[in-house]
Amino acid sequence: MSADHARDLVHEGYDVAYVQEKWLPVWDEIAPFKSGRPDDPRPKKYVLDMFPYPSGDLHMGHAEAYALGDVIARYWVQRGFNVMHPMGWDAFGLPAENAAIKRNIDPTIWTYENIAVQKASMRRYACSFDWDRTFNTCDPEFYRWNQWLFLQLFERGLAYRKASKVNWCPSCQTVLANEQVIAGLCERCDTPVTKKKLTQWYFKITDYADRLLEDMSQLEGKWPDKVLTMQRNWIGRSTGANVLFQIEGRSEPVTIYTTRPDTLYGATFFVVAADSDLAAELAKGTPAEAKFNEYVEATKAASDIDRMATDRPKTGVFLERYAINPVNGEKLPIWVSDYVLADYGTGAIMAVPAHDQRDLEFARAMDLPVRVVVDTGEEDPNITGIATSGDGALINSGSLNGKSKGDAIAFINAQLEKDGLGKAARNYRLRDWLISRQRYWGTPIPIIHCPSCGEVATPLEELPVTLPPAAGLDLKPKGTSPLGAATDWVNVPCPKCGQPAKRDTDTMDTFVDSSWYFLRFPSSTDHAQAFSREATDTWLPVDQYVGGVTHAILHLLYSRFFTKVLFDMGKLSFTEPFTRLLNQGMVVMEGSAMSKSRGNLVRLSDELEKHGVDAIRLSMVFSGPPEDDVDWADVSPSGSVKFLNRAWRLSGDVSSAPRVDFTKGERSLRIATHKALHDASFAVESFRFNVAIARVMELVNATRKAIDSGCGPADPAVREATEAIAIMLSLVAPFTAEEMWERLGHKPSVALAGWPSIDESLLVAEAVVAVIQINGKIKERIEVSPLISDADLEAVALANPVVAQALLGATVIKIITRAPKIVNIVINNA
RNA sequence: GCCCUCGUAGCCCAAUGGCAGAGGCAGAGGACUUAAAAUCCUCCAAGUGUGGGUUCGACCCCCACCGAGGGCACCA
Repeated sequence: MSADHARDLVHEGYDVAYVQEKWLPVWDEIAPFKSGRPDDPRPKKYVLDMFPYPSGDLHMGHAEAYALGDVIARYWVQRGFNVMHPMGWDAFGLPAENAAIKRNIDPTIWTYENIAVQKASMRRYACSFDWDRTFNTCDPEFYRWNQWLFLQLFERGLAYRKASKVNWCPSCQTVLANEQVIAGLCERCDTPVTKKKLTQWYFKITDYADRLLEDMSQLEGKWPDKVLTMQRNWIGRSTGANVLFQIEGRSEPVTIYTTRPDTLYGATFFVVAADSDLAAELAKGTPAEAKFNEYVEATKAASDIDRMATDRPKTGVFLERYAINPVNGEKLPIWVSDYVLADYGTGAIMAVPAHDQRDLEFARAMDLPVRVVVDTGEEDPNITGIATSGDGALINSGSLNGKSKGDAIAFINAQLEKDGLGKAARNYRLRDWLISRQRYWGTPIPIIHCPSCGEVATPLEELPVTLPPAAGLDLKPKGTSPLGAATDWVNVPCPKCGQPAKRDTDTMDTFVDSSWYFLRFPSSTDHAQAFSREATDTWLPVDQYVGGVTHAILHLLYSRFFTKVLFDMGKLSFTEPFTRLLNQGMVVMEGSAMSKSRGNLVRLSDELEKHGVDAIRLSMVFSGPPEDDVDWADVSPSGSVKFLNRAWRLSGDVSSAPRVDFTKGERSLRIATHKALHDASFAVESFRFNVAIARVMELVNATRKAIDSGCGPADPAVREATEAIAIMLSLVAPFTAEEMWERLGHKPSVALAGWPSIDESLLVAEAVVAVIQINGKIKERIEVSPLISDADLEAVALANPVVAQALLGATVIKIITRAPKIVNIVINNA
């Protein structure tokens, strides 16, 4: 470093690159964030960031998320907690596999290389992770327990195989999860997704629908409302009744589900989902069969995109058969249509066109009768074309006449149950979770298919069923799992009868991995079990979870489901895995997502190079509330650099010795320091990190002023303030804070300095300004003691000359006093 | 169409129902400097999307509307 350069640094601030390199090895040595010491007496806290896919180096989104999680973890360390803040990799899955195919290398090598890159970047980004607990979901040692879990569910009937229509991308030649279908298109190649009937593995999450819904009361106020609402929508519970309808010429009745059993007398026709088995059966042998087949073909050709158009005209075919309305014996014509879904309810409905908009549209298209049975006071749907759904007295409804909607539902449900014609029922939008994937890079499903024994669990002692080497397998998607070609791997004797059998060749959805990974961190070195009861009871549930809202439904719902299953198995003592949840926003550029095609991609490595780690972390955290998007066009990393230098310079100005008696310091700066500490603590605990930083900025300004034109650099209060600044800054700008701490004469690490205790007596000001209002308008400000009583404050206010003047000739109606802040005098001016 | 969240200086954002401004960005002026950069100081601006209501008092609570973002969407 030249002499000129060194002199410049004295003015400009510290050498960011040098300081970053200086502290990393020191921190490696001190390891301030280890949580595994058995004799650690500190109370425990589990702070968890959602783990990443290793699909490349870290990007701006990671930088934001991990900066936020770090503030929380580092804060609780400073507050004296034994914080476990672990990190690992969600390393299986399509992104990794596709990248590996594109580059023609083994996904194993590609994945572990990326993990190494990301891990090194996290270290340089000064993430406070406890690296002793790390693991990757593609480690056989991890997915072994994935397979164990699968078998636990299989034993309990919660994992099962069924044939069903699944999302299929004809271009990628693979099934897609629901979340990979965006507006009817494949998320990767934008090809319209079709349906294909395949036999696949499912987890029976629907068994837990009610508990997933009801246990949300534990999360109220601790998770974002938005996420809870989204989960409620997704589960989609509705209440109504199942009702049996006899079908002419069929011995068995058909069950329908309705949310409006009160409108049974208003049913004028019956509709069966076109793609259901029931429709095919009912159509068979009727004169309408040919037309029916034609219709089903046409429906199949229509893609999901067409189906999703809400204003699409209703279509259907009359089967020339009839259902019998159980309440009045009326013959209802049976139609098939694609507006009834085969996989919701029973795939068949009673149509009440007067009180259901979709039924009304169908009735009008097919010229079917409309009968009003609830007098809601609205106009006749026959005329308006708008179905009525409000409450009112029932009409045209036999014994229900005159009753309200609610009474009628209760009455008819009881009636149906008594007559064996139906009963109250619930339905859910939530479907069982399809976990099979016809891809290579995932956890092999530990089932062996035997011609005579059927589906046989792989014996536990044979786990893990490891993936066969990728070399020699064609990983390109072709509709069946690449594992099928690994003949040596596939062909095994049946564990039950010893006859030749075959392994299941599908792999599991990677959401299985992430549904319980948080249970593994406390037991990550335990090779005898997925997680130990002792470690889990010590650390879980997760006190604070941090991640993007993109996982609002799937990952979080699945994790809640697994937790409940494991609770039922007696493996866990809690039913909700994440006590508190913070959703961070995204990092965007000029209002829209950053993308290569738009050319507005901001590279994290460039930003770090330009401004340094601390300034980027600070910019992320200071930009606004954490759940808001960070618009990189709106933030000023160079402003952050300026502020950090400003704070750093204070540490060079302090001229008192370490461990000086702070109580002898200048009082007004001490008040500012303790108020900043108090306010920053409160702000951090309520996730208002931007506000916490604003408080630190204020304190930096106050300290600067004290040094330059106040008590001077030797006053103990200046040291107290600067040390408090270093400690508060350590949450977000660890390099700057450590450098300050050293210049203040302390040994590293500032991360373990401990949050200064707050002197409450300094938080109570000696005098405060009270406001005197007349009719809500401010008339005067007076200085009073913060301890003044209501009566005294009122007396002082009335004695004030300005106030007395204003009150001349007016009648005082009322005086509201809130000591020591405000007096409001309500007058009636003539 | 239904549900959720949000509208405060030019911009990002603060304000337990009690003085609308904490902090930052941008801008203006000044000090220092031969000059510039850096630094330090000072200043600037909105009456809270619109219209009602509750209240002694509303950015805050309630209703309606406008606008932005997000979620769900033929779920019987």
